[in-house]
Amino acid sequence: MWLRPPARRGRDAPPLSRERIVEEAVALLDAEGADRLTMRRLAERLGTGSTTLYWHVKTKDDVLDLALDAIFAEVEIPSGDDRGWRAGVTALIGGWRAVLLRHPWSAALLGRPMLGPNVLARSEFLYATLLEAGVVEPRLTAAAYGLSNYVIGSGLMQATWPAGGGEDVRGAAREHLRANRERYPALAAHGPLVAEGDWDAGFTLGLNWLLDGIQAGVPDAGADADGADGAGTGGPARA
Amino acid sequence: MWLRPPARRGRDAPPLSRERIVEEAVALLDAEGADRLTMRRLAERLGTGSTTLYWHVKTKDDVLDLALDAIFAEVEIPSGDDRGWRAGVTALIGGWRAVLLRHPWSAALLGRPMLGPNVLARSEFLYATLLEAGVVEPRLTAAAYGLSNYVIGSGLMQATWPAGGGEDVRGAAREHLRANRERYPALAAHGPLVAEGDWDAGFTLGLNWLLDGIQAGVPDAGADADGADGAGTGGPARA
DNA sequence: CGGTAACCGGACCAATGATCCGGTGCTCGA
DNA sequence: TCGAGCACCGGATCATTGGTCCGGTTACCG
Repeated sequence: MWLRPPARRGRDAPPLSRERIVEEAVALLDAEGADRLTMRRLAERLGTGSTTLYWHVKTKDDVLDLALDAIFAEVEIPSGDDRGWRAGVTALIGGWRAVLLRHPWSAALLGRPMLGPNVLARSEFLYATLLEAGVVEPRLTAAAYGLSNYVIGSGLMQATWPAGGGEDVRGAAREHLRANRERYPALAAHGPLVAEGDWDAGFTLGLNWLLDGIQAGVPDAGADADGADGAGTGGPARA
Repeated sequence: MWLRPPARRGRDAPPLSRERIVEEAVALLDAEGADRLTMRRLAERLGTGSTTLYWHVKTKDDVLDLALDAIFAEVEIPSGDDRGWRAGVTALIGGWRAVLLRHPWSAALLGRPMLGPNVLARSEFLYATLLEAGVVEPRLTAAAYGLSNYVIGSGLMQATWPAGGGEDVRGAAREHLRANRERYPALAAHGPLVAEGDWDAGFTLGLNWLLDGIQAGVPDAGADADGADGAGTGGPARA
């Protein structure tokens, strides 16, 4: 998708269409979920014929790619000099996560290469911030990937579980676990389904473990940043 | 899927079918990818009519659920007394990741609740091991989720990127980044596409950050386990 | 030996992604 | 002013897919 040249436009300003399609696609996805998005339904919502969409967009996958990238525009990129790299990264990752949870359908689409401008801009910020913080190469990629993987996995997991109607599937699953509690004693007793809520707290905890690890690899930032950057935003998670 | 009772069988041993379907589905998925799996093609490979499949399986989603769970049987559950909890967790997560990479199509299916016996058994081991290590509740869920999220995200990311034909998409993406290198300087210079390979090393690094964080929260294990459990398997990642 | 229940599959249906090809209206140059 | 060209639209249509109907066929049990 992002690798093809944009559909050749006329001579002047585009007559406002691709944007509307994507916008409406996101609305439809938000309202009814991923499997209810069909080109016909989308066209109907736009008050047009389904075939017309194919003039602005090559395939349905394009729509999905565009929609997926579009929602990441909601993630605010922290201004550079906020309160240190750790605060910046925390804010970015937090916003990323919020978007994933606000648009649960996105979880199912994460399995495609994300090369849209919004995603790239946020990745760029992540890399740049880490670089500026003094994270160097063996650890730089690990840090950037670790953080991305962590949010993505987290969003996927959380969007998956309450998904599919929320309480009914969740309840059935809980019941299923309870029924087999001899086979899965630890899960049944402490599993994610019994320990309700606090996904956010758990997420923050794990995020700080990662950040601690990243920070520990930066020699000069290890000592002072621990108080300057970290503590202010919920730094190292020593209990 | 996992919540419904198993399709009522005859009086004695099942005439060997559901297993074969799942087995063949995995083979087909491995060979041709997720989008090439249709009920007709699967039936053809099994030398039967497509309709027959629906006697053994309720919907195609069932096949996917079953296939997804089936591959996790390949993840060996470490024997309890290996070399401490950290080694056990590392081994489990490593195996988990290996499976995700060995069956790249699984990445796209992770967005569905995984309640199959194989997945549950491995989750059970994870919880049990952490419990036994002394991780307690605020941190227990965070640890289990953090680790799971991390592997899943990692598998998703890595399976996504080389996916779709491997080098061609990858090359085009690299080209695309290079073309816009003014907009994404850090990405273009240090991004994942230029810093080739070493996904494994990066993964291990991040995993150890998480493990360090988990370990730091366990008071008694913090001092001695650092040498006993951690060092042996590549413990804390202070550079 | 007859019937009952497990199992199979051809014909069929509705929905979907995508294309063909004939329109329509706006703009720009002469 | 006008007509030609091009961006844009959409009805009809195709192939494919997931899934069902319903009539067969086998094999085991009484």
